Amino acid sequence: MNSDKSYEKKLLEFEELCKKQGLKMTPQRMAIYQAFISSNDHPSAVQVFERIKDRFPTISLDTVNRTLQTFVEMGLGISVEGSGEPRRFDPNLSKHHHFRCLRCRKIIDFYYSPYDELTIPPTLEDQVIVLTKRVVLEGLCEDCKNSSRQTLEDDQEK
Amino acid sequence: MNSDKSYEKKLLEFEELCKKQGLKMTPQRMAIYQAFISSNDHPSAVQVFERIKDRFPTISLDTVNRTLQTFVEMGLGISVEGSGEPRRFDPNLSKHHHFRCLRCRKIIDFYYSPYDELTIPPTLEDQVIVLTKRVVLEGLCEDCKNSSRQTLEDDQEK
DNA sequence: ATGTTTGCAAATAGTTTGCATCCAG
DNA sequence: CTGGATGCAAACTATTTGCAAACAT
Repeated sequence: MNSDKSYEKKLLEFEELCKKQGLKMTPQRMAIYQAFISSNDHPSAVQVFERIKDRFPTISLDTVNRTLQTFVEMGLGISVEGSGEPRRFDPNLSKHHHFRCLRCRKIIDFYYSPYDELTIPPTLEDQVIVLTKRVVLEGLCEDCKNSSRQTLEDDQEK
Repeated sequence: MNSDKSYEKKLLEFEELCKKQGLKMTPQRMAIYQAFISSNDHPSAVQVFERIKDRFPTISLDTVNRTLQTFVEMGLGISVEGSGEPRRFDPNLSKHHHFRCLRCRKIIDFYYSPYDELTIPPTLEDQVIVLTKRVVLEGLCEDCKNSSRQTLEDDQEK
């Protein structure tokens, strides 16, 4: 999709998007964005911070944290595992998959045989050892979808 | 599979398994196991702790934490999202999936169109709103599988 | 008896919040 | 100028570690 946009073009689009969303363009924000899109290792806030602070010694980890969150809200990145949330455990040992509510964090088990029969991509299978595979669906659970119709950020009713 | 074993039978099997693995049967361990297998909400250690401490006021959260980890190692439960690990971010906006190394925590992006076309289970689709779907493969990455052939726990070489 | 397990305390780590200052628009 | 952004400090949460006491075997 847009993964092969040139670096320069991405920076320009970033500036535009900030403007469009009423967000200010600060040197910190730009530095974080540059470090972020140059990462292919799914960095944590701390890792982004480490990469920036040589060039930008005054930057604080908070700013990096807040800015990365802002990027996710802007649609410039996604949040992947780990989630930053407490570890949770599941005593269900049978083959199953999870739906996770993005608002209330509830996890719903479900069973769906088509998901059990997923093949491992051949190119990956040559490189690594796959021990577990599961499908994770995320969204709004029954309660949360009924308790509000707004988007996740637009959460003033609850 | 074994999800419909009776409660009593599970407790007996638990005692056997502990014995077989040389683990002692303590009241705490049994109480935690009971609370654990009675949970269908993918509890965190704190949640299990809350459920136990009425009946078992002297139990400590550490014990719950350690014991749940032991259960995962024994194969009596799995660790699900959240992972307890720091939040990580991904600037890759194109459709892709993740392989995650259980040892070094590295996440590898991969592209595999069969995974992109997964259908949502109809029963689930009636209940919830699905916003994202992804396949998570976990195992050992190229480096880690080469650096040792033992199981994950049996890690003395590295 | 002996070695694991537990409970406590402290250390560590990540994240969030409040607030005064700063700066982009 | 003004509101959003930043940096710092503190609060908070989750987790881990060290160690002495307790207990299962």
